Amino acid sequence: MQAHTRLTPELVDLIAERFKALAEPARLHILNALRAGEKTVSELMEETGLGQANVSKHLQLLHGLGFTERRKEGLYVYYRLTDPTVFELCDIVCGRLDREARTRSDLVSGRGSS
Amino acid sequence: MQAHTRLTPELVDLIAERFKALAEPARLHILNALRAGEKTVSELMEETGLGQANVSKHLQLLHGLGFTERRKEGLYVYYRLTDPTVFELCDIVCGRLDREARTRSDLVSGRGSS
DNA sequence: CCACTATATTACCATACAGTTGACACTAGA
DNA sequence: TCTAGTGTCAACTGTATGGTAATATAGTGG
Repeated sequence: MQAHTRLTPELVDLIAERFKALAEPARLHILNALRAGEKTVSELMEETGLGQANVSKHLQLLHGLGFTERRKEGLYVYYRLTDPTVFELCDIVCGRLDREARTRSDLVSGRGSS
Repeated sequence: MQAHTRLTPELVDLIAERFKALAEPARLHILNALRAGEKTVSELMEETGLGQANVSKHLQLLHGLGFTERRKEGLYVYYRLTDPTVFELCDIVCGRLDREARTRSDLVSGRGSS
């Protein structure tokens, strides 16, 4: 049995902090881009269409929370994911969204309870 | 293989919306309180220490996203969870936090707890 | 040294939102 | 009816933060 059944206020704050980092489309795009492997800031700018300062700021936040690691090589800074469990979270949410969509289309097509 | 490997901008927005709902300690407290079973707004106020209008507002948001269902009985409104997958998300985050904490204490002490 | 590039940081603005207050709706009972 | 209890809604306030522009920092080559 897990030890986190007891949710202390401090733990709740930590969890919320993590979720908040993922609650931003721009950061999800960045993380998703990093899924393929390490990338430079410039590459992330191009893939996400975000401004340079913006990407850098999001990366600082993600890095501060331990989502990424850094490697500097010449002028470039390569970011990579430290923990791909992020996508497990997305998978669960996607599964839920998918189920909701099915339920809704069932309602539309008459298969749901009125 | 899942179909969500392709993350469209719309899907990213939906995911972010879900995460944002969970990115608030007050809402996590409410959800955690509902884990034990359906509760009235008053009970949730007492368990969380939040004001009435505040609890109500959070419940509207959670309900709007499909996290809860409602049942009215006399003066009281009972809320209950529709989908406990929420806690799978928390579990994953907690696991990560736990691993990070271990790593950090390892760094401090050289290996185990000092 | 200077010029150029890649990234980080700072300052600022606009928006979003958590929390509160007060008003209102609804229900149960006297 | 009136009164008390419960929940929702609307408006307001303070704070947090995403985006951007300007500037700073670091590396590279001339």
